[in-house]
Amino acid sequence: MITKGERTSTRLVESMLELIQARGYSGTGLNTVVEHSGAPKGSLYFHFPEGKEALGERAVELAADQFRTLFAETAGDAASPGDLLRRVVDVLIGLLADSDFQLGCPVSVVALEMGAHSERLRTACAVAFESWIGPVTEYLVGRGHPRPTARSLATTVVSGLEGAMIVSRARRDVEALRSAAQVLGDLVDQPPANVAKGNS
Amino acid sequence: MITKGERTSTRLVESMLELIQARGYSGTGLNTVVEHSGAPKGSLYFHFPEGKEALGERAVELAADQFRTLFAETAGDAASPGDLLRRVVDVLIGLLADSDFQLGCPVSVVALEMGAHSERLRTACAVAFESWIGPVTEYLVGRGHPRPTARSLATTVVSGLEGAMIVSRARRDVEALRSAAQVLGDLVDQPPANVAKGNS
DNA sequence: AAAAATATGTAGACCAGTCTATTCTTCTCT
DNA sequence: AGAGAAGAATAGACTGGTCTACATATTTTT
Repeated sequence: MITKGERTSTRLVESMLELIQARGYSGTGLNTVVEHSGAPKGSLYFHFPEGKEALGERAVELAADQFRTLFAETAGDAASPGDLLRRVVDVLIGLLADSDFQLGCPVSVVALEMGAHSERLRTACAVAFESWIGPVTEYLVGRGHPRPTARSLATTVVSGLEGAMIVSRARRDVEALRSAAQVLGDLVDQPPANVAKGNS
Repeated sequence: MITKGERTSTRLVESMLELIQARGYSGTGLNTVVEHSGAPKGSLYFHFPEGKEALGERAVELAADQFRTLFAETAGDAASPGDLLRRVVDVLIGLLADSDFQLGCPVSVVALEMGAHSERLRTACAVAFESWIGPVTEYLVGRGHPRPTARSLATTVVSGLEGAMIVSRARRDVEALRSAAQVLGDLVDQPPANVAKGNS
C-alpha cells in the first residue's frame, strides 16, 4: 500500500523535476518546490534529510526513467531505427510546443550547472545518459549494426537530440529537432554493410 | 585608445563568461563576478546599469564570437568538411580536458536556465546559435551541398556538438565528442550527389 | 502509546541592486 | 604649459529579500 509519506515524497520529486526543466537547478528554490508540490513544508527534510542534492538526484533519475520508457514503448511500434527516431522526436516536439518552449531536458541543465560542483549530481546525469545510450545501442545491434558502430551511432543520436532540444528551445522553433530527425533518421537507416567492409 | 573603464567592463564580461561555464547563470553571483574579475562592485552597475541580464547577454555574445572565430580560422586549414569538423572537435576536447571537465558551453546553460524567464537572454542564445549555423551552412553550400540540405546538416552538426559537449562532461569522458566527430564527420563528407538526384 | 509524518519558525549566508562619497582622467581656458 | 573644472570611474557600505538548512513542536497513522 502507498503510504501518505510516499505520496508526499513523490510529489516533491515530481515538482522538483518540473521546476528544474523550467528554471534550472540553482534557479529552483526549495520553498518553491514545496509550494508547487502542495506538500507540507516541514516534510521536505523529513523525506530528504540529505537536502537539495538528494532531491535533485531523484529528479534526474525520474527523468531518466521517463525517457527510457518513452523509448522502449515507441521501439515496439517502429518499422525501422529511423522510424523510431522520428517518432521519438515527434513526442519531444510535442513536449516543447505544448509547454510553449518553457521546458527543457532536466538532465542537461543539471549536468551543466552542477557537473563541476557536485560529484553526486554529475554521476546521476552520467548514469541517466548511459541509461539512454545503452538501450539504443542494443536496439541498433539487434538491427544488424556491428556493436562498435552501434555504440557510436547511439551516442551521437542521444547527444544530437539533447543539443537539438536546446537549440530548438532557444530559437522557439522546432527546426533543429526536425533536422536532427531527418538527418540522423536517414543515417541510422543506412544498411550497415559498408561499415563492415571498412572494419574487417 | 582603451580607457580604464573599457578594460574593467571587459574583465567583468570575461569573468561572467568563465563563471557561467562552470556554475551556470543562476549559480553565478554578481559578488563572485566582481571578486573574480578584480573589479570593484561600485563599477559593476556603472558599466552595466541594466544589471545581471545585460552582463549575461554580453557574456553570451562574447562566447558566440569566440566560437565563430574558432570555426572561421579552422575552416581555412581544413581539407574537407569532415576534416574541419574533426579539427573543431579536437579543440573542444582540449577545452574540456584542460579544464578537467569543469567548463561547458555557456550558451546552452543560459538557454536552459533562462530561456523561459528572460526574453532578452533567450534571444541572445538564439542569435548565438544562428551565428554558428549560418556560417556552417554557407561553408557546406560552398562545398557543393544544395542549400536546404546544407542548412539541415549544419543545424544537426551544431546541435550535435552542443549535446556531445554536455554528455562528455557529465561522463567525464570524451567518447561522445569522438563519436560525434566520426559519425557527423563522415556524414558531411558524403558527396552530395544522391541528394541532388532525389531532388531534381 | 509509539512511530511516522507534518507544521512552523528561524539562523546565517548570500542574493541583486542602490546609494553616497571619493578618487582618478581628461579637457578647457588662460 | 599649467590650473582647475567637469565628468568618468571606483569605493564600499547598505537594503530588502531569498536561499538552504535545521530545530522544535504538533498532528496523524498504526
